[in-house]
Amino acid sequence: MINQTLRDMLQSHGLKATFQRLTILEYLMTHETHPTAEMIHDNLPSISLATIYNTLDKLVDVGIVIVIDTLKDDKRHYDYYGEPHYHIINSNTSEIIDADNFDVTQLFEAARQASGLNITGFHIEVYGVGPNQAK
Amino acid sequence: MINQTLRDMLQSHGLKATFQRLTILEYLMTHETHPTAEMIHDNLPSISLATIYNTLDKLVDVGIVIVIDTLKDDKRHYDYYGEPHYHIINSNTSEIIDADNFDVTQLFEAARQASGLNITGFHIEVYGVGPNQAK
DNA sequence: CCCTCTTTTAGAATTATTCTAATTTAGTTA
DNA sequence: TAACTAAATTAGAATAATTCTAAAAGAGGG
Ligand SMILES: [Mn+2]
Ligand SMILES: [Mn+2]
Ligand SMILES: [Zn+2]
Ligand SMILES: [Zn+2]
Repeated sequence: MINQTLRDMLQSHGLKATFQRLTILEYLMTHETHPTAEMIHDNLPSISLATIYNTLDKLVDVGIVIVIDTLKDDKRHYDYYGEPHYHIINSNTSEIIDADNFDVTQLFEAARQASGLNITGFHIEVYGVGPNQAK
Repeated sequence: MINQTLRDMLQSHGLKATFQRLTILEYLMTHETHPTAEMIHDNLPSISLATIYNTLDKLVDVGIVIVIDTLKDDKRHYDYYGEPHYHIINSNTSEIIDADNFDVTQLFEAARQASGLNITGFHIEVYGVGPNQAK
């Protein structure tokens, strides 16, 4: 049994705790990178690429994982979403940096006021360049 | 001459003021929708799809236009970026709502502190659902 | 241990986007 | 205005990320 906590995490969202899901989720939780489906598949070659995509879709649906569209390539990057955080993308290197030093409370309240919707989530990507580097 | 202001806007960013660029830019400025390349092409059929893509890429490069990845479809949506603003996406309808009632100053400062980078831009997408509607 | 619904899978299909290479054009210069 | 040239446009082909299909396997409940 890979990990009872992961098993519970999946089942509490109504997902069966398959070997593939446990493996992919553990991979995302233990790696600082923000891999694409293909990168995950390269590291977990025994799991079919179709299952990598299916699993990521499910994990995103229930909110355990988020998608990052960097605009730096045309691939989706995935990220275990333990605690709310946002992403800073280095336009020179395409590196994706995690950051959590920003309170989204005001943003949620502003969005609720502007739209009248019940806010369920957010994506923030901030782009930057290294000192003395062109955009 | 379509509009001298648009012409200046392009030339000030080092872009030649072609008929196609002026037309596409005007289209984005005068439509509240957040169209895909294909939607723009449907409305401006005399401009080739390749040029639509090329032009949007250039306009995004210089910051006049931004890309919105809604996660609701697998197409990029484009938006004239006159004033800084963010997007609220209705998960039920996939509608994209413009909002500017949020000051990004603190976000920029937080991102600078977290990364050491010079911040050049940002994307914020907030997701929400209508009252009494499931996610 | 069954049963049933869900999940996995290989491979094919789709399609948004990119590429190519030939033609046209914007903006500059004389 | 005419000539020049680097940049832009274009049709169509190519690419490749993602989705689909339908058959086999597995998870979890009873
Ligand atoms: Mn985004
Ligand atoms: Mn694609
Ligand atoms: Zn992250
Ligand atoms: Zn907008």
